[in-house]
Amino acid sequence: MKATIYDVAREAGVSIAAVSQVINGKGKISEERRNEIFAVMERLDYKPSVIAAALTGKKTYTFGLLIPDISNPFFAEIARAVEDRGHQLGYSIFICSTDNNDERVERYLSVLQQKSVDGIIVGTGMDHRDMLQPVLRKSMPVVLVARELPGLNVDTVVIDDYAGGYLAGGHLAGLGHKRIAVLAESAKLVSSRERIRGFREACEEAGLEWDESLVRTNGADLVKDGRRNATDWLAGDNRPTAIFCCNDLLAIGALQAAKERGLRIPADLSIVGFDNTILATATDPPLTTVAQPTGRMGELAVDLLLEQEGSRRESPRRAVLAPELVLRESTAALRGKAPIK
Amino acid sequence: MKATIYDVAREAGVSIAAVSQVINGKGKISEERRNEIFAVMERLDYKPSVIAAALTGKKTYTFGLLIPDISNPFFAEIARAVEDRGHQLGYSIFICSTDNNDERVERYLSVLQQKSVDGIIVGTGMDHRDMLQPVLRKSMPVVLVARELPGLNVDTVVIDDYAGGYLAGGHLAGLGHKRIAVLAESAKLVSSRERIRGFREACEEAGLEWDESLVRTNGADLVKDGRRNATDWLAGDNRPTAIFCCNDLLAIGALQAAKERGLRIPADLSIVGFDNTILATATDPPLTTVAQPTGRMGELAVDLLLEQEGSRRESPRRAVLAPELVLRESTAALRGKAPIK
DNA sequence: TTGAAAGCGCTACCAC
DNA sequence: GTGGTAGCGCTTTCAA
Repeated sequence: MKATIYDVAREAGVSIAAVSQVINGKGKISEERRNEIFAVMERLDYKPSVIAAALTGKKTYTFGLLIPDISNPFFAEIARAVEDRGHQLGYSIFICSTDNNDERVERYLSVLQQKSVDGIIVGTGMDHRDMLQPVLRKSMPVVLVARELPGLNVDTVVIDDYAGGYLAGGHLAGLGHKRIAVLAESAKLVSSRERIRGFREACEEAGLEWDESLVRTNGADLVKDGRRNATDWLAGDNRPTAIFCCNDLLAIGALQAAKERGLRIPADLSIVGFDNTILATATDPPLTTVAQPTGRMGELAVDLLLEQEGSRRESPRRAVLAPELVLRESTAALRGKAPIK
Repeated sequence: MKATIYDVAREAGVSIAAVSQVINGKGKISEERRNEIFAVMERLDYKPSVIAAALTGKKTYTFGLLIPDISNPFFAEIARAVEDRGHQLGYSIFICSTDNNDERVERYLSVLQQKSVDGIIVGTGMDHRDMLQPVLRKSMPVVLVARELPGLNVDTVVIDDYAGGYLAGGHLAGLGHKRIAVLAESAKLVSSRERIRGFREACEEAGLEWDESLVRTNGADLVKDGRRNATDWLAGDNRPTAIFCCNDLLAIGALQAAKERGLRIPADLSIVGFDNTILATATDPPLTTVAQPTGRMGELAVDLLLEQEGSRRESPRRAVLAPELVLRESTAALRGKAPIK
């Protein structure tokens, strides 16, 4: 069976207190005894129980990552970044895919508390404000990543979605496009709204007229919905010459719709995605897309979480990272016209 | 602060033993008292500590998932399946991306033991046999998923890789292809070897000659390596007319190489992938690929793990699932020739 | 039916 | 330097 601290103490002929001190590098133990104890630990393949340590007031070195779906490439990347930073610092991550389902969110939140995690990183967000409130009250560290929940007093790390949309809009308008459609996720997400707002701003600055009928939100199956909506647009006679998609999944849908209608990308239709997931490199042509710095986001989220330990922060911190336009091959100047500048 | 069982007992005017019984639905407590206690728990937002319970010999309801990389779509899907089945049964999952790096494997294995997980699902595999041995000896439940470690006495759930390769080979040969190249992962993986073996068998049965120079293994950056190797082949004068890729990432590389050379898919070159990840639907054309039933695999892995609890199994179980060829648009009959049958 | 009390493995404080 | 010991929150006999 598993060796305990008692086994080690007995084998080494010392008290468990001595062993504990050695484990934690505290107190004063003679070099000799210390080495002896280490040797015994090694021999018994002894691993100190984090469980037992946690019970005495220490941390569990564990936290939970609440996201919509780990099999969504964007969140998988966030997860990887969180995991890596956590691992560096000695923490383990519980993965919690919620499907944005209230019941699952509730259950996971409850489980994470029962398991005494040291904090929770939340990348899922719609109307979960109320569910988060109780855990916040227990002064459990929480940080939001890639999603915002306005009105909640929590540390947050996001990108500047407005700027991301603006980047996309500037790019497309700069290429001479006039009729540009927008495929967004749920309108409930502030990130979606911000991206559209930035996009619109850039278009209007370029003198384009804003056509609300060219903006559509999409449901659960992003690629399918995106495809359907794009098909609608492309079938009309005054079809858009470019589509801005608020994430890469939607862009894939748009790509499929275009191909189905025999439209060439980017000659006949330009498409811009968002997130720069691995999918953007798999499409043909490779997708021009707005990148989120997932690595940095995950890292920051962990760091902010850990900073909260002990001292509850007075006012929450908000880290806003810059998005970046990644030019690939799904966008081009409007046929015949040279791009501006 | 967090409420404990003592708080509940005090509030309800009973002993902690009574509260404990209510929590676990054991013992005999009068209906009345029970409801009263439930009410207090609710009011205090009390969550029983899994940590403390675990210390008294109960389980932690937690297990670890060791995979190469959670941001690899295939493993993200496995993870999702494992998570879902676990969640159903009340378990939480630690995600552990190892990058197939010995040091990381070692550390994660150690951490998982310190955190007293109830079991470990291993989807990472190369030469980790020796590292697994000690944890097996401590009678920690372990099951392998999607990877095999021959010689290890462990439950395993895999697909029939040989059959998967055979499926791909039969498909391509049936389409009339004669010169078919193979892009594989590391030759150390038995899954790679098996896929190739099955593929070869199918080709030979179709009367094709096997050309070892048309088989290449690839390193860490699968899409880049795949692209490079494919480029090599496609540049030659006796270029292959089809490529079988042992996973979708490699297929993307091949797709890129083909496009770079101006080859049309599938008219000039047929490509078959493996895994049927979301990537296969994002490519253009969509990728014909051999699907692994990730949902079922994850589920089975969890179930086998849980079956191991308590009674150590005499002889390990091996679940072999059937792969399935998913026909999409990246394959076609050799130019001019009608497909056989 | 209910409660008192003995641990589970470990930490931390206090004596020696 | 070193060891004894009181908990941490909970489960589980065993008596009452």
